[in-house]
Amino acid sequence: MDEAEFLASYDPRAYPPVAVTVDVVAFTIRQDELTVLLVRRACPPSEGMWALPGGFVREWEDLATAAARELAEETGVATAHRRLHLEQLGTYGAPDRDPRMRVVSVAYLAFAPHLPDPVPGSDARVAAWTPVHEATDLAFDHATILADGLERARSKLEYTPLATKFVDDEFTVAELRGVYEIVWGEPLHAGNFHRKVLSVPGFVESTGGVTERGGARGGPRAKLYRAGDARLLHPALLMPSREETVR
Amino acid sequence: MDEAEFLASYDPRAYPPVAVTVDVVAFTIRQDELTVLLVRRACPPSEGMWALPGGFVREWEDLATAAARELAEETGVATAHRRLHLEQLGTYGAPDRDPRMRVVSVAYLAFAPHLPDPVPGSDARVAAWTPVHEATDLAFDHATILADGLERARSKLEYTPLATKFVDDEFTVAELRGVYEIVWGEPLHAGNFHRKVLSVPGFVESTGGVTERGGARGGPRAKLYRAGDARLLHPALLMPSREETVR
DNA sequence: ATGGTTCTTCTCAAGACGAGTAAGACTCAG
DNA sequence: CTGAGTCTTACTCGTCTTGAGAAGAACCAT
Repeated sequence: MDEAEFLASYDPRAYPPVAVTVDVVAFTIRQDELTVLLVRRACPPSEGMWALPGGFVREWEDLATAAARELAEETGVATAHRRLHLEQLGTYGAPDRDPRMRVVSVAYLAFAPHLPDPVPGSDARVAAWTPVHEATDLAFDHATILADGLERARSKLEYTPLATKFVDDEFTVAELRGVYEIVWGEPLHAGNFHRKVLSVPGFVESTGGVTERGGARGGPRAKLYRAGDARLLHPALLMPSREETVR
Repeated sequence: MDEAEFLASYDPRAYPPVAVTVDVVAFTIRQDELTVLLVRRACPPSEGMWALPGGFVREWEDLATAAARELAEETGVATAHRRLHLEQLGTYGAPDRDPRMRVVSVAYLAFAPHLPDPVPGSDARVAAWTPVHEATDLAFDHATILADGLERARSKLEYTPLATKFVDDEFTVAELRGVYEIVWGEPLHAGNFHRKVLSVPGFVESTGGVTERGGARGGPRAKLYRAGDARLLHPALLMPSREETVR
């Protein structure tokens, strides 16, 4: 290491400028479809293309705070939304991912039950919940980020109680099964799912109540449950198609 | 959003300076202990404290490349080391994590079998492999990063063939079991481990050969295996103590 | 040779899983 | 009001996975 490098590592300001942004992959379930929040870019580059909501991290701001703020700006969801789950997904920093300059983007993953329609952008951007399978041709490397987020979500359903973040405070086993079926994209055996969910310690706990009415197309009233205190599911609920993904 | 903010988001250069660094949590097994590479800081802040190796990302450099470079600078390991595994761990960007300025650090996790002793720093830093349980009082938030890295490593052993990255090209089931025992910190049932490893499709494949000699303290020659082509272990090998961590 | 150690394969009981069946509760169309 | 269809919940059954233990054979050190 020569003198210049030593000084540079001593004083960060000597290094070339890098911008740090957050991008949010926000999932919610609407009309039995997994949807992701997208915004239409109002300015170059990639003007007019759909992209993940995101923006620059402010000087005093924690990364997770910045992600929550960006989400709130698009959806109007209070940053302290009761059932909002927010976790870091990964960081994307290929040197050429933004043509303007070096931009390193920290991606966050957000889940919540029926988030509201996006508020008409006070920042002049159009935002919309889009079914994930229709979310193609995104700006920058956002398609990659979305794919990584989807894969993360799928996996986390297997061994964490994440699915309870997609439903209301009180829910039925069938509603929970619906979340798994929608995110995994395949039907599940109702009886076996029921048995497993109730057998995993701490996944759900009974409220004692039942639904007001039966299902929309018939069937008895279902028992109601709350999320339990488990942070990991043991044994896990594995995707039926897991074996095909192994290699 | 007012005019100033709009312009700022249009031109990243208008935002306050942020430095982007990479930090590397490099694990290797030496003398039956899980060890992590640490460097002693030669300059303020935290001068004299142990820290994870790391440094600033260069202008043209990909994040993973930067992590590999930092690791190579400390260990002399060629960036294309045959069995080196490198993956992104997470990004740490609390506004006050570095007293000098806003520093966002992308942490990487590295695994490899018996990496060499650190080369005496051409950059005047002292580096050493340190048993993880002795790695306390680290600079900045590096203790948190190390803890996250350890947890990630433990989990990945469960459902990926990561353990094969800690052993040589050809290895015995007992050597593989040693990796699990050292990283998980608990003894495993030899017979059951053997059965499971061989029953997971694509985890290991036989070379047909056996070891030259029996174990150092007796025992027959062991059969040799290579890493298979599985990317996920199905069924997974779960930590015996997993049930206690569930809540 | 002898004893202790280790690899490898079995056995056995307990538990988890996938697939199927069934009783009963309920909604909706007619 | 009635019957058909739907859905929740529970149960069975054969198969696979798991944890614990045991045993045989190969090998080292003394």
